[in-house]
Amino acid sequence: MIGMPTKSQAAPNRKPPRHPPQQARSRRTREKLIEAAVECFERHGFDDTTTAMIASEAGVAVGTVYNYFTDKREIILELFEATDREIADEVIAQLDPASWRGSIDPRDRTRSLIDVIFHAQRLRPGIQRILWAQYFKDPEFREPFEALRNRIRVAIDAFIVAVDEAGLCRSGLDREMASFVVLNAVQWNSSQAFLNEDPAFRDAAADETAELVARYLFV
Amino acid sequence: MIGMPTKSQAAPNRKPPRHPPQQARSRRTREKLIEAAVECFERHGFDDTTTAMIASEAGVAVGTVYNYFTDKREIILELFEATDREIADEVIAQLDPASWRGSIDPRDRTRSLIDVIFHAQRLRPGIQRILWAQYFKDPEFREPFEALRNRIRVAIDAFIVAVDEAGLCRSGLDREMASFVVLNAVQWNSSQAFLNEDPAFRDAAADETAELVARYLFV
Amino acid sequence: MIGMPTKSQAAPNRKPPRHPPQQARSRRTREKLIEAAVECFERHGFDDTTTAMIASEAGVAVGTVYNYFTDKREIILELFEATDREIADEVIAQLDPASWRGSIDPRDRTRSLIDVIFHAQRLRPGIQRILWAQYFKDPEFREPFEALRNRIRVAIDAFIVAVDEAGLCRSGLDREMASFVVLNAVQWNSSQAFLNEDPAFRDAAADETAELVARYLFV
Amino acid sequence: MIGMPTKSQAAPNRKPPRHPPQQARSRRTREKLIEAAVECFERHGFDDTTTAMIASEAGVAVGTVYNYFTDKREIILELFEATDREIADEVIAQLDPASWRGSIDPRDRTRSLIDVIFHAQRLRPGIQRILWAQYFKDPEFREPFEALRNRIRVAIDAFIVAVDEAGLCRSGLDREMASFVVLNAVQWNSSQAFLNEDPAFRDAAADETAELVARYLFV
DNA sequence: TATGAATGAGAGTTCATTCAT
DNA sequence: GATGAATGAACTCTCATTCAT
Repeated sequence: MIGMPTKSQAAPNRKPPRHPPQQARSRRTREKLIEAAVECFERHGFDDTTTAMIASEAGVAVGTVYNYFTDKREIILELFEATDREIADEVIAQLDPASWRGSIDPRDRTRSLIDVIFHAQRLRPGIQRILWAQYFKDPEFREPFEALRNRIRVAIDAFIVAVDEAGLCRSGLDREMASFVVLNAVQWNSSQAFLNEDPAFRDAAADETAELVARYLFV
Repeated sequence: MIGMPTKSQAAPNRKPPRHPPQQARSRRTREKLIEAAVECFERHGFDDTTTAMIASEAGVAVGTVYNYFTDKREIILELFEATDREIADEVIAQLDPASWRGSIDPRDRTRSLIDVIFHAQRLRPGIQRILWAQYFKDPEFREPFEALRNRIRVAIDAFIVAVDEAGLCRSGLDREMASFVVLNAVQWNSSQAFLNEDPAFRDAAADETAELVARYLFV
Repeated sequence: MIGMPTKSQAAPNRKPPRHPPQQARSRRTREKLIEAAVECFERHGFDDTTTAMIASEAGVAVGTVYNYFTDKREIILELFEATDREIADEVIAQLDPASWRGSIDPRDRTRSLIDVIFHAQRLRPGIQRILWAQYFKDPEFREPFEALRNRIRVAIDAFIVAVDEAGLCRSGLDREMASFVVLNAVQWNSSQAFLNEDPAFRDAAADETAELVARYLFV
Repeated sequence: MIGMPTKSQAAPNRKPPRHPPQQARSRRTREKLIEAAVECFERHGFDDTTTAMIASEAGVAVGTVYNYFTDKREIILELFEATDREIADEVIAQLDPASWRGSIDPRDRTRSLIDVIFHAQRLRPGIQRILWAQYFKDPEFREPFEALRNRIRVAIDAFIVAVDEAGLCRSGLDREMASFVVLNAVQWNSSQAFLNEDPAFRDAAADETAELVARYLFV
């Protein structure tokens, strides 16, 4: 049994388990295809990327693409899900009160939240643009996008509740809307900040966004 | 400016405005085409709208579309310019300190700003989506878009300067970033609020956004 | 008004009047396409004829094919309808008792029936094979085929009734089934006879088929 | 024929029947594949059945299909041969004068002929259609098909000869064409009768077809 | 100017077949 | 023998754009 340590942790079981990746080669090809797709999308955008490009970039035949994905759109959906599950997990972990050791200063936590959301943008910035374009264009894309937003919003809400219970919220805060407003402010500031290449600008934007949120939430 | 007779002779191919009624019909056709395009874009999105659809919706032949626009993209560019000039003018007018009569209370002004940006969303919400999608997708589209954003940002900045000079800003405000952060917060909150059909929700979102901005800017 | 004699007899008005053939060029192109399709189908069969082949044979671009037909199948359907309306009209005219002048000898009439059905096969024999193949393969094709068969069957039935009323039928004839049985015997004998290239064979087959039917129907 | 020991050494690559059980499994797989193919062809037709479907229906991998058949067409050829050998054997056995015991009444024999051909239709009616379609479409398919038809025709001819020698044929019968005409009449009447689900209709059609043939052949 | 038939490059997608394991 | 991932030629169909009328 020595040498099969990864096996038991496998089986993530995506919706239709299209390919129970029995074979290592298969798994490898799928990864190559995703990587190739990312590369192509970043270079040409979604619409101007052809399946032939992706195949050639991955070093396989066109038909192979269709052994792994039903169509081009499924690739970008998968890409979105992979990218954003990662983001959401990180964000939500940061916001979880259970994870707060030592420092309970909500300003620190807020700063962490902003950092983690801003930080998430740094992953494949080219892809973020593609994903936003798709969000605005493709109604079917909107749904998983909103689902992600909602997960984050709920986490923000829980965070605010925790802060409030610690008596640190300003009085008169409309908790119902607060998470909505904060989420939007952070989401769009981070997106726009990362359309600017300058790291200093990005940092300054993160600082100010933190300030914006903190002044809104706390005493 | 009096009498420019030679000019029209110098450019012989420049439609001599011989028949104003024809010009009027021409303008009318152009408008019909734009309206038809809006209709189609809202229904099917930009990419899935064919020039044939637009022509048919406008009640003209395909060829006619190309008598008025060099290509499909020009239509949406024109659309963007029309839509957003409208928005920008309104927003900027509201923010101009010169327009403030009586009430100089910056909280009122902030609320006006938020209102006017939220209000802009109600214009052809389907088209806003299309424009955003185009913004993220088409590099050539980015430029005029950024230009617009920048006009608004500059106006916000001027507004903050005016407020600051009146001694009403909180100390330590990074004026450089403030307009960026505020613009983003307001822009995205209004966009997202208008994906919700409920007017009460939209109002509440506007209120909270105003609160967010006011707490950030003022003492 | 001189020189437009055909116009008033036009407008056959097919189901969706896809192309009210306003322009002569348009009508001409459509004809070219049909002819080209026949040519290609005869040479390569239906499935192995590509739309590109048809276009090239017709001397037009691929896209043009799709200006006139929604897809390849519509071409063969149209072809079937054109071919077989022609056949049916001829057959039914022959069988109509109202058309009998002078000779009322049912044997002559039967012979006419067989002749006209056999004769119909001589139109584009290559196409007949294609149509039969399609009949067996494509359920949607079966329907118009059966409709044609039924028109002929009804005509045969009327013919038998007329013969019967003239007291020329043999006694004990099951008129219910007779038209079915006769139709099948004639249809398949003519089809199979025309898979043989030899005209003499075809004639002999026609003779014997007439004999078969006459002995079955008459005293 | 005694002792051919060297032969098996001479053809070393010819699977030495070492393991009868494996051969049995092999035969079983082949049968599974044929059955699966029949199933698929009936459901989707020949062209729309993919080798992948057949493999999956048979519960084997695609590659396995190619271990048993050189290509897709070979499957249907084999199917044709199996189906129609069955039919032909039955038909020909019935028509063989040597099999006539007792009753030599040709009307009974005719009825047997019709019955046996009609009866053959009940075998996999879906497949019959597929085979006919292939017959009209694929020239290579035509040959074995014609061969079968010819075997039956020859048998019918022999039957007529026997009847004639017994002095029971009507005078003036063109024996050359008679078998052709009778074969077609029976073949197509049975095919069409079986497109109707009603057993009573089928029986009536068989009766009338028998009448048709009997009146044609006999005094 | 308006028309709408014609264009044709090029996209997405399929699937019979191969072959390394 | 069995497997199933990989192949890639080939097909259908689309649609922005042109241009003769």
